[in-house]
Amino acid sequence: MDLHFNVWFEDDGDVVASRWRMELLSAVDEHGSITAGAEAMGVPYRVAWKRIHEMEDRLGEQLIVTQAGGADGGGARLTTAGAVWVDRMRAFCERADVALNEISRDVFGGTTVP
Amino acid sequence: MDLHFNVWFEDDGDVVASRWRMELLSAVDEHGSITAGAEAMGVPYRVAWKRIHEMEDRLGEQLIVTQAGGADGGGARLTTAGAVWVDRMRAFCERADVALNEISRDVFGGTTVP
DNA sequence: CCGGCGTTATGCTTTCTTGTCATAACGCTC
DNA sequence: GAGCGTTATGACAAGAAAGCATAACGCCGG
Repeated sequence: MDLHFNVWFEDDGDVVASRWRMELLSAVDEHGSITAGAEAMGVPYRVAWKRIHEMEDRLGEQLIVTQAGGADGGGARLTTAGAVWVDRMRAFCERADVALNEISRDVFGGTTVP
Repeated sequence: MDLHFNVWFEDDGDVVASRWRMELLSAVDEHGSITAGAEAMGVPYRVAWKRIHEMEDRLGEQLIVTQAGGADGGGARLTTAGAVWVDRMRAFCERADVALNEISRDVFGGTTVP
């Protein structure tokens, strides 16, 4: 039995940023395109695109710059604002992971639960 | 913008226990019936019933004892096993809440985010 | 003894979200 | 201008959630 957690920010009930979404953004930037990033995350392009635009709409700022067409067909990169979000969420999640695992050991005993 | 989190246990991809589910169990016990507990949690009876039985199936142990009929119509209470789960998850979540909020202040600065 | 009450338990249908498929448009290269 | 890999978006399907309906339970008061 495995312990999992998710952390997210809500604005008036709408999810604005979450652990998974930040990993998606990171994957997009790392692979250079939404297509490749989505595949790396195991979700179809359509879903990745929807999530990212949802975030941009709700945050009111652009997170990625995209280009359709061009020498390599096109691609997508993080904006500065997007990179800031990704960096902060990564830092947050790394520390949260450590903290929660420690609490889990404390409360539930071992790594697995009864 | 508010920070939220969820913690859950998975067994082979199936959610076995989560923060919300434990709050549901707690509400059922507190109000004495699935009906009242579900209403307190803002979900229809049908959903509450499904989730609880899902958990019991996956955990392989009974979490609540129910009674249909009787002086007061019937009701539901936590079993000892159910109470243990609720207590542990509550302890876990309380400590997690403190830890995550501290990390959030640390990483994002104030209580709200850019 | 029997109908009434509030509960559990469960099937069926409708609604809504989420995932999937298909297609247009872009801009460079050959 | 055809071909390519990409973004962008509409239309549809699948699945989950919600809502509705109904049976059964066990005590009570008449």
